[in-house]
Amino acid sequence: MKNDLYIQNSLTRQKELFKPINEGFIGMYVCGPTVYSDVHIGNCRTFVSFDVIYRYLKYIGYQVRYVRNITDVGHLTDEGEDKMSKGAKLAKLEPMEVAQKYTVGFHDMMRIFNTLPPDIEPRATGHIIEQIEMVQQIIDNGLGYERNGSVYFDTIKFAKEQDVYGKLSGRKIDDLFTETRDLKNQSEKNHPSDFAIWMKASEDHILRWNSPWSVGFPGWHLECSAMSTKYLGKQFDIHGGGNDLKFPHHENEVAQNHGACGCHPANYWIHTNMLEMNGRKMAKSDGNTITPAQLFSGDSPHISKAYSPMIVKFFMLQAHYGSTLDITDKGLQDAEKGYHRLMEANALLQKMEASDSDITSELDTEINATIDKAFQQMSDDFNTPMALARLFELVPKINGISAGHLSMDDVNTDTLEKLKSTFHSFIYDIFGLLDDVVGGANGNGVTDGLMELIIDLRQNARVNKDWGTSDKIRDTLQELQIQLKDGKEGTTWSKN
RNA sequence: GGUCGCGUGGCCGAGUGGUUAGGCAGAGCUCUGCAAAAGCUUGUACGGCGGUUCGAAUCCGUCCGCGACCUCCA
Repeated sequence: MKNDLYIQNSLTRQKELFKPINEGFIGMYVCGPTVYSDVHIGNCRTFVSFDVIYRYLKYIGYQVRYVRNITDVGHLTDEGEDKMSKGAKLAKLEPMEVAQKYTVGFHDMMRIFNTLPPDIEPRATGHIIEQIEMVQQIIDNGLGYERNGSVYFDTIKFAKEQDVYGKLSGRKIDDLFTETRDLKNQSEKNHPSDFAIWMKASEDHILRWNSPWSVGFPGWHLECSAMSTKYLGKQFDIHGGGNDLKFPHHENEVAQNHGACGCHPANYWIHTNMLEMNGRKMAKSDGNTITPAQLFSGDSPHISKAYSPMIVKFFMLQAHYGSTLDITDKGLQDAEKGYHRLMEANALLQKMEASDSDITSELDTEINATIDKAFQQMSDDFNTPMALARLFELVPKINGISAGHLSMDDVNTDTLEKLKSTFHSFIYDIFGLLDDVVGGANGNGVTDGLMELIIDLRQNARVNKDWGTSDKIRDTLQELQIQLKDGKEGTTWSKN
C-alpha cells in the first residue's frame, strides 16, 4: 500500500520522488490566513487541499509536524497601512480584537470543513523577538541595511552573490530592475526590488514594538521565515501556500532564510491553484464572489440552492489542487449527486458480510487492482480526482453485489475487508469527508427509530396494496428532504 | 509590457506518444404497484495551422482565445 510518493515541486517545476530529510518524519509549513476579515472560500480551498495532503502523509505512515501560521501583523496594503490596524480603525476595535474575531471565525470554518488542526499554529505577533533576531542576522550577514529606522533586504547584493533570487517564482533578476510601481518608502530603498524586513512605525500606527532600529513592526514576509525556522529548523521538507504567494512572499521568504541561515528552507514547495467563479477570478470589487456562509445557505445570486460544507469539499476534491477550479451552480449540483452516490455506496459496503470465500475470480482481481491503483494515483502528487475516479469505478461493484447482480461468492473475504477499509480510509481519513447523507450514519437513535417505524408502516400499507397511504408517506418524506429507497432487501433512506 | 500556465465530448474535470479516466446530464433496457434508487448497454473529445514520428489530443513551432502573477491576495 505504501507506494512511493511523488510531489510536483514548484521549486524545480518537476514531479519528484519524495524523500524526507529524516526517515519517517516530515516537517511541513503552510502559509495561513491574514486575519483581518472573514475567511474567503478561496482560502478554504487552499487549506482543504493542504489538509488532504497532511492527512495522506500521516495515512501512509509519516509522523508529520504541520505548522500553519496566523498573520496578525505586518501584512501591508497598497497604502502602506497595516491590515490589522486598518480594520481596527474602521470597526473601532483593538487590533488584537480584530485578529481574535477573525481567527475564531477561521477556526470555525476549518472545523466546518472538517479539516484537522495543524500541530502548531503560531502567530506573527507572538514571535516578534524571533523576527528581530532574524533581521539582525540578515544585517550581520551583510544582506540587510537600515534607512531611517526601517531595515531592507538587499536583493541586488543577494542576487549577485548567489543565483537564488527569482528561482522559485521563475523571475529573472533583470526584470526586477525594471519594476516601476510607485510605493511608499520606495525612495528609502537602494533598489525597488528590495523589501522591508523591519518597518519604522508612523505616528498613528497602533501595532508597534521596540527594536534596535526603531519602534516599529516586522515586514510581512519575515514571520514565515522566523516561525518555520523556529519550529521546523533551518531546513525542512515541505513548504506550501497558494500560488499567488509565490511572488513576492515566498521568493522573499527564501531570500530571508538564505540571508539569515545561509540555506534554502524547504526541499519541496507545493502551491495550490486559485478558485474561480463562473470562469473568472473571484473579486469583491465586481461582485464576482461568494462566501462560505452563502454557499451553505444558498443566499447568493450565483447559486440556486444551498450546498452543505461536505458537498463543497467534495466539489473541491474533484479537481487537482494544482489546477484552477471554477465554482458554478451546475458544478456544485453535479458534485452533490456524486457525493451522495459515493456515500450511499459506502454505507452499503460497510454493512456487507463476506461469504467465507477464498476463490480468485475476475471480479476479485478487478477490485484489488482498482484499489491498488487508487492509492498509487493518490501517491502521484495527491491526485484526489483520480483516486475518486477509482472509488467510483468500485461503486457499481458494490451496488451490483447489493442488488444481487454480482455475487459475494466471487469476492474473497480478504478482498472485501480491503475494499471496506479502502473506502473508509479514503472517505474519512484521507479526504476528511463527513457523512451527512446516509440515514443512520450519524448515530441519531431517535431519528433512526422513527424512520424505522415509518418505513415499517409504509411497508404494511404496501403489502395491503394501500397505495394512497404508502405514496403519501413517500411524498411527505420527500418534501422533508428524505429519500426512501426500495430495494430487494427492504427500504433504506437518505437525506437529500 | 514581462513571466508562467491553460484551451479535452452537452457541463465539470483527469490523464497519456499507439490501449476505458471519473462525475453530472442524454438515449435504450432490467427491476418496481407507480416512481425513485440501483443495475446493464450506449453516443459525442482533445482550440486553428504547420512540423517531428510507423503513429500525436499527448513532443516541437506558430497563430487565436483564456487565466494567473509582476510588492493587497490562498
